[in-house]
Amino acid sequence: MADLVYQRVINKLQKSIDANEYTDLKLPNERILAEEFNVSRSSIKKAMNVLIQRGVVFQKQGSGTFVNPLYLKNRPLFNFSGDNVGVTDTFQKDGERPDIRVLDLNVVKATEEVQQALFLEPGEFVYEIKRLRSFGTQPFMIEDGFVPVKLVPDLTEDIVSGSLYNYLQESRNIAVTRSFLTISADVSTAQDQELLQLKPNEPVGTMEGIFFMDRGTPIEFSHMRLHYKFMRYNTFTVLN
Amino acid sequence: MADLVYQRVINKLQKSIDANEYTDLKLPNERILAEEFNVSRSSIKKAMNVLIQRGVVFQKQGSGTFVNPLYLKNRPLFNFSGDNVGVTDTFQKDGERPDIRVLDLNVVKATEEVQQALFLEPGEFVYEIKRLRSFGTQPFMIEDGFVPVKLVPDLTEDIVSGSLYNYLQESRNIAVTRSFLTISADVSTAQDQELLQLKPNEPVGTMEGIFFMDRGTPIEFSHMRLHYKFMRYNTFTVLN
DNA sequence: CAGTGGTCTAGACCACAAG
DNA sequence: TTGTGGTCTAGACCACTGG
Repeated sequence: MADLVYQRVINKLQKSIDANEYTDLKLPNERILAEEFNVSRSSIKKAMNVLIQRGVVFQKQGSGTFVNPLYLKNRPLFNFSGDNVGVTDTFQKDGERPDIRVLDLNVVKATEEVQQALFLEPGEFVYEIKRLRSFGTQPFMIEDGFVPVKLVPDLTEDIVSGSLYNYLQESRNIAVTRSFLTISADVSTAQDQELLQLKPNEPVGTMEGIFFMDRGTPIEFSHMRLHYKFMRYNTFTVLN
Repeated sequence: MADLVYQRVINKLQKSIDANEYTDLKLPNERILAEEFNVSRSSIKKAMNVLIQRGVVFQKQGSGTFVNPLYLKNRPLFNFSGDNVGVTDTFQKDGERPDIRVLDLNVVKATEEVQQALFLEPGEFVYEIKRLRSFGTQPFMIEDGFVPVKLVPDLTEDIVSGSLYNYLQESRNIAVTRSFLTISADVSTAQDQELLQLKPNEPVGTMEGIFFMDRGTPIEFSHMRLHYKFMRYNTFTVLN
């Protein structure tokens, strides 16, 4: 991954920004950066596009490139910058991957909702995977995922106690690189409060999503309930 | 707008896709498209990136470019095609625009936080606009926005009792087409509960964001607190 | 006017997919 | 092996910002 020119640029710039090296929030201009990194300006632009998409910087024609002050204030707890769009890669704290506790693993008939989300025929079977994710002693997410049996016929509790998507990538060469997510909030239930160590009046953030393999085949439909302090999603939108 | 090469490509491809001209869902390869459109392959790639971001097509190295079948099945979910990124255009219920009640309108000196977000000098003045948005009798958002006085010197309570961005577009030809948002959730305060008609244990969704004009000048910094049932954010992510 | 990002081109070479 | 997208370069010219 990091042997790509623009990836190297992204990583270095991200590191510099996170280390507050640009105290006035202004980055060197693209031509200077190209020289400094000894790459073409196009590669700088490609890297910038990624950082812009992440909400880390923004550019202003005629003025320059600036660190996004909101990024500095609201360091995202997750962003889509890893190898795939799964929880293990996108939720990291100080570079640490979350711990996983498997609450339940079963095979069930897909409900209508699950059927629709995963484009299954009536009666097809899915794994239901309930997991709790934590950083050390702090649990932050209850995950209830559905995966078609026919796509991963050999799933075991052992596999889901680690990163499912990393397993798919390493042993099956399946990359999960797309996701469609709906982000919302909800009152916490008694179970939420117990598992996520929440007070009764504290809410959960919810994320509901479909995850896709490269070709566009849906591989997982997932409900996630997060400790509200751990749900912080950054998004940059440009209308065309 | 449409005099840009890549915009022309985007528009034509989008139109062809919407007209189901690619019956097998496969587009011509990039080199062919470059020839057909009489542009460079780089311009085709730039256009493709926009269509990919919109969820309209996806590419697979070695295979080609394909129309996203999910886009065909559920177009509105992936189309981000309002006129601007403001609340009035993006929050609509059955095509209805929300009502606005102005809670407060003042001119104040920008705090350091606001200064940074809007790229102002110390001591510059901003409007502070507090508004409550409702659908009929159901309030759903408390909005606390800051707009530099110098950018909109003639702001009045009358203007902010309607859509500020629509006013800017119509009377000043300023389009607000970019936004950076941080989405999270929080325990509701007494004020939230009163204004949004929430029970004490019910939470708010929060959105904090900077809104930008076309060329990147920030025009508003806004804190939004939403009735949790009305915060639903959809996002489509593609890695690489 | 100088500084800076935006657009666009032409072309080379690499990496992956599928026959 | 051929087709296809991915990466990368070098450089030209345009458009906007701000002194």
